[in-house]
Amino acid sequence: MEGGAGVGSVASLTMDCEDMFKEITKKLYGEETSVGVGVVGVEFPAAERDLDDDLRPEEHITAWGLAALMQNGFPPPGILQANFTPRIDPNAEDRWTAAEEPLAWAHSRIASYNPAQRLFKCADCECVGFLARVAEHWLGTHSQARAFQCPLAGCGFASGWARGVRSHLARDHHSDPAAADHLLRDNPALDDLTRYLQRLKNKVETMRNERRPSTGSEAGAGEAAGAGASAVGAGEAGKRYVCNACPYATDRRDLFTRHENIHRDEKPFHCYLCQKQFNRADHVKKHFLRMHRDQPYDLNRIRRSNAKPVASAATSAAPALHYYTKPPAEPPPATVAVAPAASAQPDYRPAPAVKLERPLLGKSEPSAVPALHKPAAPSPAAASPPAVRRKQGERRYACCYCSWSGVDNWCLKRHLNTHLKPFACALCEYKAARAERLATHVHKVHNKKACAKCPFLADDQHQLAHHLRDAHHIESRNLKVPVGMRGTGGAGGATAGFAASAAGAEAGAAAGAGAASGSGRRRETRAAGAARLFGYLEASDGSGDEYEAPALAGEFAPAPAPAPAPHYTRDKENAAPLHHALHHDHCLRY
DNA sequence: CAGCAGGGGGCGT
DNA sequence: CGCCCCCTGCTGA
Repeated sequence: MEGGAGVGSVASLTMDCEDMFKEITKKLYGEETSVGVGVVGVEFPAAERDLDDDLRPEEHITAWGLAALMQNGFPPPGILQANFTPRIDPNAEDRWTAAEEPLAWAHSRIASYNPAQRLFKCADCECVGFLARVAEHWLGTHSQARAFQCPLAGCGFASGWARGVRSHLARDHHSDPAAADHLLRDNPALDDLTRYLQRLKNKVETMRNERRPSTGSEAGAGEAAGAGASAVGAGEAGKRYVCNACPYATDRRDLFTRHENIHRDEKPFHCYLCQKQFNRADHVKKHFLRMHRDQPYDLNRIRRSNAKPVASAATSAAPALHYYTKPPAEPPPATVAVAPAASAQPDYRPAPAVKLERPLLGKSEPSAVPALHKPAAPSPAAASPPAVRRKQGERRYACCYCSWSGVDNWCLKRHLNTHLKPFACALCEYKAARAERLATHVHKVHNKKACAKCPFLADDQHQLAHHLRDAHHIESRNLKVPVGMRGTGGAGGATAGFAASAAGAEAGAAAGAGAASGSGRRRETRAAGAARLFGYLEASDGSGDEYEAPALAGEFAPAPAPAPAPHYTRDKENAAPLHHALHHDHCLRY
């Protein structure tokens, strides 16, 4: 349970979400959760905290954070936001609306929805949160249904919480709790609650949009704008289709459909040689041409025989939460039977050691022909189908400072940093080619903790955590701050000295955002995605790879090498992209 | 520091 | 649907 996320405390978000997704994949196939991570945004009453048990606080966080992630496969809608703090449209009415009719089998309206905050509030208590969390909360706290049952034959254990079953499996059966992973994901009662709340949300949003046909304040709708393909004009910057699970938005339905598939568990395609699974056919081809290029590629063999077809454009319009993939069903009985664990397990078998199969070829095919350095005339490799091998040792991207050349533009960007050293220490003359090295420098030489997102230097981890929370709305699992103190701009006084600095940085970021180019937007979108949610807080330990690149297009773009601006240091090594685009077009491609 | 594979988005057909 | 491009994490030198 979520003692760590209970009233008066806030669980933290510190896990790199890329890792999280990998962890999810692992956990879904049977590993035990071992990483404590919390998901904030919902405050739960003491009743929930009394649920199972003897978990330690960090395990509560796991139970509430990772359990939701692991058991669902993905975080609840809205969680995957760069800025997790719910956005409130100042122009919107701040009103909670409940459904007209109660959910029949539950005899409750479950929750009301606030379109301004894009949050739900439990109908039976004051809990507020995103849809999935409130649905889980209500089912576990206020429903009489013990919707989650132990999957083991003959065991009558049931709980209103999936994590209760997980705990039961581990405690009473000494079984792998991952066997219950499917419970939350495939639970009909929870599905029904979710659909019910989703309908309410859609209705409220639709009504709101009808009243306010062009608000101009649709940014951030990615977390909540309807289900699946929300075509109500609530997209990011007016995009027509907005993902419910991440900030993605697009005007093209086919792109949206394709995007939706990344939030699904199934990977309908596979490499028929190594059995590795993919969610896109073109990825199979790319994989094939990288790994098995000496074998004939057969498009007709890449679709897994037992795979469900990927969502088509025709089906994607139906409201669908990304991790509640079951089709609408009859309202479930109060007690819901659960399927055996095995039935929910994908028939995935880990691919054999792919790398061992790899032909001993040198630098490979022109997998990526970056735009930055496209030659005036396409190279033979670029003009050829990807299957055409480039000559061994062929160089493509050359450094303008040395004789180095690399296989792709990204290598060039990284290499250029070794010359430009764009990560400058604000306290001395030190410059580093990589963010993590600067972080290590700052930590060891100046005994400071550097913020990954702005120039702020904290005296210690706690201060950094305060800063991240107050200035960047990023919660640290090392910082448990009473909710009431949030947003005060200087919790505990620890932040008072640097609030201005952080604010300035944010202002700079905001100013830079307007200049973001297309690629900048893409980077921003990616950065604003799940990974950013979890990735920063351990950064100050000097392990720089935990840093996520800030949306650096405008705000943190390093100055040209001779006079680097106070670039705010801790970008990853990809501080170079825009910089390079602006200043190094003379780096030619062979 | 760099090579590489994988994954995701945009775009053209 | 396929291609191109970008980005990230992993890994080894």
